Amino acid sequence: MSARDPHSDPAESSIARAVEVIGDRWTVLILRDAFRGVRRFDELATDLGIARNLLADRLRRLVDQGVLQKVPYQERPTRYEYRLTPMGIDLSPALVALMLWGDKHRGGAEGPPLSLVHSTCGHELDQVFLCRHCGEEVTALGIRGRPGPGARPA
Amino acid sequence: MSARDPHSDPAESSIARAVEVIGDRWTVLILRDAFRGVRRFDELATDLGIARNLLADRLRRLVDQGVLQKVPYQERPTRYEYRLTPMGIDLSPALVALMLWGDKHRGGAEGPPLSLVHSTCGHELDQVFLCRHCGEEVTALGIRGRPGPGARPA
DNA sequence: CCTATGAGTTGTGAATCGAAACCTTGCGCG
DNA sequence: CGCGCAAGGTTTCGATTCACAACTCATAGG
Repeated sequence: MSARDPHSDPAESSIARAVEVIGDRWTVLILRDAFRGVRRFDELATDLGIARNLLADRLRRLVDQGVLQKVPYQERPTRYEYRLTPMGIDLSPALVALMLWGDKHRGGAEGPPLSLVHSTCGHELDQVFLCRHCGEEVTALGIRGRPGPGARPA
Repeated sequence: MSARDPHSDPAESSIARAVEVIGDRWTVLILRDAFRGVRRFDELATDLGIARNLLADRLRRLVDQGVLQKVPYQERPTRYEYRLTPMGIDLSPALVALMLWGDKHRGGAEGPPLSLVHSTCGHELDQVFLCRHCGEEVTALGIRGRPGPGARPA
């Protein structure tokens, strides 16, 4: 189930490692719901329209991977809900990036269904790349990749 | 092939629409390679270790969806390579977010295999949320969602 | 002619998905 | 007690996809 891919030197790409976690249509949607506050099994099942066996499987994996955790929300009978761990919350930039891309390139004419605002002032937020050295924003074309400390031996 | 999901009101989520494009393990890796400059069929096939029929299928979809385009790189015989369209380039924040998450939560002790730098100054870049009104950076916990113009009728 | 290269297509068994039915624990109720 | 219900799964099984290998096609080079 693991160690399936001898190609595409995994050290070369943290994206490959991230994809092992969220490289699945349902997983992304489950996480989206987790951010929206949908956390219970049945809520997720009906909201997503996912088969229950798949939902169980995906939740199990996400818990195993440390992205979600089971938290009891009642006793007798004990029932759990699935909450994002800090590691899960760290996926928010990725989810947001997908949302913004969907807004821009797959959105209707009416505008985005959801907009992200600064909780303290209520104004809209942008997701940007920042060069702290220059103190400026950088667009996609101003980005360059360079080998980091954990780069390939090849 | 389309219109498969009556649940999870698609208007509620551009993430769902984005996932129809990139909600697949291979698709994400193909795009990563496209950003890295790997653009030819055989290069992709051997670099990723993907089955050739799947690669052909994924490339076809990405082209149909306008994320990649076929560009001839030689004649006689005419051969094409797959390049990112502007729409495809707009996926970079999502790919970067995944990479940074992978670096942080799935990385080895040696540090990230790839680091992103500002092409003009060579210093490292951060991906952040910015409130232009307050002029400050906002963390994940300072983000709130609110219904946008295209929100659900429910 | 023979071989090689690049870009796919085809065929086939194995793995995964999806829908629906079933199971379990523990109420609340008559 | 016996019944029905709710939440959270598990089981079953046919339909779909995946993965791997082999094959095709066009053209170039020796």
